[in-house]
Amino acid sequence: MENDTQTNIMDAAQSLILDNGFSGTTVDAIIKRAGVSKGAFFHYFSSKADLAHALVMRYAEADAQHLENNMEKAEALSDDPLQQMLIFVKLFEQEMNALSEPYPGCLFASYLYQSELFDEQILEIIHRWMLRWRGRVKDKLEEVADTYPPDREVDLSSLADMLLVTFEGAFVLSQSVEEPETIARQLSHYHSYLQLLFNP
Amino acid sequence: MENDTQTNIMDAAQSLILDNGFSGTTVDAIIKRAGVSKGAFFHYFSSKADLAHALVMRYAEADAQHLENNMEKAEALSDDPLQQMLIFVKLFEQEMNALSEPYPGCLFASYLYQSELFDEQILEIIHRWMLRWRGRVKDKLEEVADTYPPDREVDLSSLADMLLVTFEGAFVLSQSVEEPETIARQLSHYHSYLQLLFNP
DNA sequence: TTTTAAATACCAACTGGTTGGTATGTTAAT
DNA sequence: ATTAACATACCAACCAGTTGGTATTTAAAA
Repeated sequence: MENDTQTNIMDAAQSLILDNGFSGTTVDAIIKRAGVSKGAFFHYFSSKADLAHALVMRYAEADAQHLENNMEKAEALSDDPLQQMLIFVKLFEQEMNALSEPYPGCLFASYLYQSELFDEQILEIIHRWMLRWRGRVKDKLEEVADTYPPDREVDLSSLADMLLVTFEGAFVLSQSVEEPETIARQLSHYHSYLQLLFNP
Repeated sequence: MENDTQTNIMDAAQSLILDNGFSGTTVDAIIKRAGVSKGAFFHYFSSKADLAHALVMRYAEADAQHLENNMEKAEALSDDPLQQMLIFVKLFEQEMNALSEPYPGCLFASYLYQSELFDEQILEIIHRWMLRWRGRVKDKLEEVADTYPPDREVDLSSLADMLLVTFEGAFVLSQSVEEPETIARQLSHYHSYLQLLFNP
């Protein structure tokens, strides 16, 4: 165990922020959920904003890892770019299908809905995270388009964005419609769209 | 002018809430932006929560009207269900292309990112709003599927949801990527997907 | 190996500014 | 003269952050 208490505080804070937003989450609520004192909180974080910063860093790192893992998994399972891309999407689809209530949300989206409250540094991290997604997916889509030139013209940047859009939009929807398959079904439409675009 | 001050307060509150979230928006900030006194605020709204309720009602009503307008416009321009549906999407696409910074957001989404803070009544209104979208779009998609039976099996409920998902996801993305066409481009992909699904 | 000094990891009472909300007006129309 | 439409001064609860402490671990000196 490296630093149990700190991680404990961050976990408690993240789940509260996903439910109530950043400014809807008080430090008192965080320490209560984490079962630590106020002294402990301000021992590890110099301010509430500092916590926000630490959370965004951790989330970005974990997500980048996740993205890379799934891409490598997909590339190991096929040599064909289109198949790789389709498997890549299917992996997320399966993950989303596997999890149960409560439905997940995106920490970054919950930050962006309070964007005025955060400094440029945090917004910059979120921005780079988006560009990383777009870049990684777009690279793969370019391979696909080279191998299977589509009939109609396709803007690969926005097609890459569409995967993130699908996630974020489905997260919002799943907050209100109580159907566990919601997110996976939306990913499945993205999957179908890619097939229709690039298949003969 | 029916009730200038009240509308003024609601407009100020809505734009602040879209930027900072509900709990990130103080009553003092609202009355400052609206240029009214605290007495005026609590004359028209019994509490901050009451304001939230009024906002959600107004937003739901305006959006329902908007949805109906675009559907009727589309139905007036063609007799073919697929064309109607494609025009319907194109109308939103044009609207999104027409507007300039700052990019819009969805009041309901900003509420859902603070969902724990709101009572069941407000959440219920948001839920009904989603079901209305799904219902209205799904009805049209059923006409389309009857006229042009698709090759593959298509789940029309989630395909209807996909339009809302596209909006909500694109709103999130547009908060961080500074490209005005982002939202319209995503809608354009939905447009293409429908064409590919239902065209011979 | 024991003693000692210093840093770390907490705790819980407290503080001062902020917040949603109220009390007590004033003004103008009906 | 009553009511609607505000304005201003104020309050109590709440909030992020501070203070002054203690227990425990680490490190180095004796």
